[in-house]
Amino acid sequence: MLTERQRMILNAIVDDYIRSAEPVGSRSISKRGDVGYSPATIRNEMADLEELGFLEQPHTSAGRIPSHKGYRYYVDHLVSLNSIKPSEIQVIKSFLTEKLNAMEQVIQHAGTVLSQMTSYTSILLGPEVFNTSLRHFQLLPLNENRAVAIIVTSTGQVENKPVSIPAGVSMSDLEKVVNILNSKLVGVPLYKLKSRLYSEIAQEMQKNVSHYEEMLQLLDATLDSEQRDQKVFLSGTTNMLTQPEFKDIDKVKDILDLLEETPTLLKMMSESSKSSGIQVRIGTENTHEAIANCSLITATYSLDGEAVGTIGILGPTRMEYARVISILDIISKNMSTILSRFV
Amino acid sequence: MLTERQRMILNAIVDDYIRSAEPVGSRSISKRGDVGYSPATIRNEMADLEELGFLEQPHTSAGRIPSHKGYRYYVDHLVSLNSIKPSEIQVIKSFLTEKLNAMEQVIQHAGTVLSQMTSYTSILLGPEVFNTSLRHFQLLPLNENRAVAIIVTSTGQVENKPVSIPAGVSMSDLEKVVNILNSKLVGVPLYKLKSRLYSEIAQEMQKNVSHYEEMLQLLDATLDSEQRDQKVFLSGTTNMLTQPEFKDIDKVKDILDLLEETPTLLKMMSESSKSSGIQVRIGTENTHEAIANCSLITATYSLDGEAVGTIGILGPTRMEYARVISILDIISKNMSTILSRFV
DNA sequence: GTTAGCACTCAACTCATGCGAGTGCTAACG
DNA sequence: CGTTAGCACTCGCATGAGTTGAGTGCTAAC
Repeated sequence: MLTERQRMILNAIVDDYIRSAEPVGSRSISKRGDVGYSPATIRNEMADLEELGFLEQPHTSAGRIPSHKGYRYYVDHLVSLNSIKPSEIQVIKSFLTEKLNAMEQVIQHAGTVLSQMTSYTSILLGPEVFNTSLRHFQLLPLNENRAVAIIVTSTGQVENKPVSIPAGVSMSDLEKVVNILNSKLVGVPLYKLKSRLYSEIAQEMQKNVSHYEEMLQLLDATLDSEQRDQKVFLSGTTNMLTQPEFKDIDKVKDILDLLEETPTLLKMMSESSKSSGIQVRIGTENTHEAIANCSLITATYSLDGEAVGTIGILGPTRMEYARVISILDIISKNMSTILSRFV
Repeated sequence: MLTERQRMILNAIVDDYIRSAEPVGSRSISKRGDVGYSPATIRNEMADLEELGFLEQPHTSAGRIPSHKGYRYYVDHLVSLNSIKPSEIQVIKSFLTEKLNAMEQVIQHAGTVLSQMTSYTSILLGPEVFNTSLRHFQLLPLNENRAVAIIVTSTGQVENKPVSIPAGVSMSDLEKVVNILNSKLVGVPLYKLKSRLYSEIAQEMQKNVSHYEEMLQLLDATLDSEQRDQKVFLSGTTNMLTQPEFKDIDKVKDILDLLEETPTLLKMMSESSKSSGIQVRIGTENTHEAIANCSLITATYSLDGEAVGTIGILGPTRMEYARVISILDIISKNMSTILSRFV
């Protein structure tokens, strides 16, 4: 519904504002080579664009800045993604191809690369449990009352959880249980563990193990995949402090506080992970007030062709969308490739 | 070397400044009940204290603020530690007595309590390896090339490390090695593992295991206690942003950047862990420039009577020393008590 | 030794002023 | 009719002068 000229001008304004963080005036647009009109003409168009809701004016006699709607249009229709140099792609690849031999290492490393290349904050979610299965289970007694339950997944992740041993349970009971679980549950996807516990293991345990009830309860708690915490990796949080729009310490504090709340982050990130591909949530499209002036761009990485984790970049709404989207795309694809080695 | 009256006045100034963060004038000191002198007298003493280096003046016609030397004297001679209410002690105890069944949980929890009660940033170091011994060792192959090495310590900590399996090594080789290690090394302190590997295990392996050389190399890397990273737990980093002296975003960025550098933190914290008891490092006594306006107060917690870890509070030099020292003392002692359950 | 009094200092606040970047509108131009 | 030059107008911001007030240092008196 915008004319070609309006699109050109909107594009120029967004580009300029992303670079300078200052309201953009008609003169400076006119002086750019790519729009061959006088300031007056551009002023007319800018007035129209403001009326349509794509631009805002901080005050009369200041230039225009893009509104959220303006950014949205820019991202959806105008942004050109070829802005990233081949040499930079090479850098990313070389950083991620380094020999990294655990999933967590890969993810953490990807986060560092992301935040360093963009100068924004990166938020990465570890892989979800859907595609990983049990590789090994172990219950190691530490003393009479306490033990560590260890779960090793097919991707080489090790999770451990301290548990209390119910009174009266003997070492040999524990051993029996561990053997039963390993013989029956290895190879089972993690999220199915708990239901299998009841459908297959319970009977067997009832036959062979004393204190059946208590042990079952213990295992139930141990295998609970809800509690199995999806890890959140942050990198470059202090980059927020360098953005001119966050020179106000109170705003930045709200953002940093939000970043420390793992559950909130998890929710925020997984909201956007449902549909695949790259997602851009601009300003108030994010539900949290603290980041009303931020944009969150997310992508997913996959394992075996299925999206299992989310990586994202948080920055000001005035964000280098083209660059960030490109980098996010490259990194997510590279991660998928590298992680496939671990299956 | 200070007269009693000078000490009184210095004490009053430091107390006032800690509360208000504003330079303290002679009049306000005089009006406090505890110093029965007129502003003029106090001004004279203040001039002397400044000459002696205990006070500073931001500019003529402003009040005085304590110098680093002034804080130092305050901490060493003046601070009264009974400032903490019994009810608060009860709060701490109840928070730390909650059933926590892993060392890491205890430490993390203690950090949260510390930062919340003080409104500063807490930095806690996990226990050093000296006092913990091997509980169990395991090598779990994931596929032909890769495996996870799992080390469980006597305190219930689980560490894991991905390793590559040398070409040609068979599953049964791995099993043999694991058995040898478990039979010979369980109960050995972690820091001795590596030397024992060569003194006791090497021979045995040479007899029974093929690909002896490669396996030894693999184990050497796995058991390396240097690489075993001592974990750093941070809590309340954003509390820094609420301090009026750090309203300047650049200063605070340097501090937050420092807090993200785990190795630097480790070094910083362990410097002070050598001598036991509570240590206060004021301003430039800290070697890092970023925290030249901060004070770091540290204490150690112990296991079996021996200091194994450090807990600390980082805040502005204008810190509530009395309160922080008291709280740190209580929490470190409580941690020692609780952690003793895990040995 | 202590204190009242007073002149002095200096950051911080307020207010008027001018500047300049930028706009909106109108009229003229091709 | 779309485009543009010209001009009056707006308003944030920087500058500088004037004022205030908290606080000092010094001197002289108690």
